[in-house]
Formats: sequence, C-alpha cells, structure tokens
Amino acid sequence: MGVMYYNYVSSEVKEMARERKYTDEDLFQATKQMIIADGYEAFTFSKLASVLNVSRGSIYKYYENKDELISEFLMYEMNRFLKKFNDLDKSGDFQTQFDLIIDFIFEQSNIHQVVEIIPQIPISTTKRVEDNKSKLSEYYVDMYEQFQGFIELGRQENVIKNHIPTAVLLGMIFQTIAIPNHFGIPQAEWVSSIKEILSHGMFEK
Amino acid sequence: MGVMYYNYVSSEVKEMARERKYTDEDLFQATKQMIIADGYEAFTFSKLASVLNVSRGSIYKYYENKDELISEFLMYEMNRFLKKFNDLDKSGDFQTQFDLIIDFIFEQSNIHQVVEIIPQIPISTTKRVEDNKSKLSEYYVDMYEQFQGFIELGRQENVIKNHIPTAVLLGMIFQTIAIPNHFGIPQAEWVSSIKEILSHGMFEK
DNA sequence: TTTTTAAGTGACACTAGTGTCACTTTTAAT
DNA sequence: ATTAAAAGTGACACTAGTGTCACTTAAAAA
Repeated sequence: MGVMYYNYVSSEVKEMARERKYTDEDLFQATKQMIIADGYEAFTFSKLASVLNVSRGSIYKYYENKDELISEFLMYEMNRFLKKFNDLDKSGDFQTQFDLIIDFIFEQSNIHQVVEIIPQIPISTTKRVEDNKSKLSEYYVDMYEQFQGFIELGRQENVIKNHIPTAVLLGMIFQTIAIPNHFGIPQAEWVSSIKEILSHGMFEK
Repeated sequence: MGVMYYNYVSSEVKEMARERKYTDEDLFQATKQMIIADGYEAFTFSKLASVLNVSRGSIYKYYENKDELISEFLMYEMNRFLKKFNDLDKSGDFQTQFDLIIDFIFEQSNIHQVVEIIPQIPISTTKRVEDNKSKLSEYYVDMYEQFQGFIELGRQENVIKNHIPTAVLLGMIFQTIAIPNHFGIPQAEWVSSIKEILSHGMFEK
C-alpha cells in the first residue's frame, strides 16, 4: 500500500500528526535538478536530504531506497508531461499542430533527460519499483502512439514524405530538442532554425 | 615526463623488467565500454580492474585516480577520431563531402557519448588532469573549426541555406547520430532517411 | 647465475554512502 | 491537559569504493 501523507483524505484518518517540512513537489523538484545536473548514478539520499534541509532518515519514511524514489519521481514527471500534452489543441491542420507540438516539446525540453533515466533503474527487489517500471513503459508507449497519430495526420494531408519511417521522424524531432545551444543563439532564432531544417532541410532547393 | 611503459624506447633504459598483463589499448577499450554503458559516475577502478583481471592496485601505477585515467582516455579517443577525420578525402564538392562526412560520423557514432564526458570531469587537484582538460578543449575547437570549414564550403557552393546559423547546422548533424534506433530499422535505410531529412526535410514540397 | 627494475598484489586505513531504529517533536482530536 | 500518531532526528552497523605501500614476481641485461 502507499504511504499516508499529511494531506491524505480518508474517513479512516482521525489524526493528522505534525506538518511535513517538505512536500512531494519540493522533493521531486530537487530530485529533478540533481538528476538533470549529474545523472542517475550521482544522485544520493545524502545530497537530496541536504538540499531539502532535512535529515536523511526522514526520506526513508517515504521511499525505501533511491530506485523507489526515482521511479516515483519519473511517474510524477511522465504524468505531468502527458497531461499537458493531452491539453494541447488538436483541432488544427497538420502545419498548425506541427508548430504547436515543436514549441511544446522545446518548452518541456528536460523531459528528454528525464525519460533517459528510465532504462538506468536496475532490476529491483521491491515490487513498487517493478510496478512503476512497467507502468512507465506503458506511459512511453502511450506517448509514442500520440505522436504516431500526429505523424499519421501529416501523411494523410500529404505534408510528410511517405517513404521516411515514423521512427526516424519521431527520433529526429525528439533528439533535436536536446541539441546544446553552446553559442547562446537566441531561443526564437534557435527554434525557428530547427523547425526550418526539420521541415525543409539545410539545403537550398 | 610520464610513466615508463614496457615498450618505451630510450637509450637510458637498460632493463625492461616483466611484461605488462594489459596494454593501454586494453585499458582504454574497457574504459570506453564501461563509460558508454553506465556513464562517468558509475566508472570505478574496482570494476575496471575486475574487467581487466588485474588487481586494482596495479592501475594506480599508471594513473593517480579516476579523473586522470578518464582524461587520458579522452585524449586518446579524441586523437584517434581527429586523425581519422583528417584522413578523409577533402577533394570532392560539397555534396560528395556531405555524404562522406555523415557516413563517417555514423561510423564513429560513439564519439558523441565520449565527448559528453569532458565537462563531467570535476576541477582537479592534479596538474596532469588540468593539462589534459585544456588540451581537450583545444581539440574540441579544432574539431569544430574543421566542421565549420565544411559548412563554409556548402555556403560558398550555394548548397546550404545562408540564413541558418552554423551552430544549428553542426548541432543538428551531431545530435542526429545519437538518435536511438529502438525499432531496429536497417542501418542503410536509417542513415539515408536521416540524410534526406537533414538535406531536404520531412515535408513534401 | 645474478642483478636490476618495472609489473603486479593484497592488506590496511580511510571516506562516503546505505538502511535501520529507538527516540524526540509537533500537531489535531478528544 | 492528555493522547495518538505521523514527522523528523541522529547514532549505529554495514558496504563499496579509495589511495597507499611493503612485498612478491618475472624478465632482460650483465
């Protein structure tokens, strides 16, 4: 079963005990920063506890270990991403949606670094971690299918070249958001250049 | 300066002592596998020693610590890559070179994961590491300039769109080689699809 | 055969992180 | 005020890795 949070709503709960020093959001936020900065291996309970200004022991009240915490964090992030994605306006034609989706992916650009963590979680001893891992791969398939539908629309409208496999198209779109902008080109120019290349290539016709 | 290797050639050396159990190439090869598989943080002398079937202590004969070993490994890899790159035929027109270079980068696709390690080496206490880090950034600039020259050629021949910044073009080219081919599309189709998108985009004209 | 010397070993003391748990603190309900 | 119970703490025993060093081994040269 799950942990009983301070804001848990249930007729069973008669007492609330003391207030928490940090919310799940605080914890996931800190986790995200740490994982984006230094990756999965460098993440430790010790560092997390010191960022949150709590004792390391208190985190064990909610998560048995690092893998469990990170798998819960990934669930939270994936959920958040998919919810926002589903809220996008799907009514326009392909060109409109293409713009909307590329802009959205750039906005959510760290989802890339987050998703890359999934395969790094080792085979776990605890059920909660294994459950989360299988749910995460479902989410991944869900996301892939959404994007596949989008590509399908492009093919139907004869905007997208039919001989290029969907996997390549989606791979390109997702990978390009991770290009490091070392030279600090302004975001607007950066995004529009990438849209231009994805749409019509680098070459003059 | 440096360590005296078993195959060191010098009039000073009168005796060779025992043969080494592993060459630098063995060591760098193992290091590469480990870093590509699990990243910088997960790399330990303990694991490396057990892969090489030697005692951990013997590695300290050649490298003071992990940072030093990895910085030496990166020097070796960068050197190897740049040498091969310089050997490419630079005589053809832009289209010919474009094909040659994309194919080459795909062949050397793990250079990407290797180069990404550079900024992860922390500020070091030892001179050898700091020297290597500054040499590595020189190599990086060198590499960047080579590719810049290539883009320049494309612009002169009016093949490449002039309004797209070089940083975006190079970023695109380098990033696309890292797209994971999850669905196992045959290499030839994969590469030609990516070339097609880079050159003329995903859209029908 | 003996000597020299680099290569390699494994034990030692050390550090950073883990997971646990008896204990203290805080709060809401009685 | 008292009490129940979750939140939080810090000390403990443990594990995995680090860096060092006196020692053993092997091979080339004398």
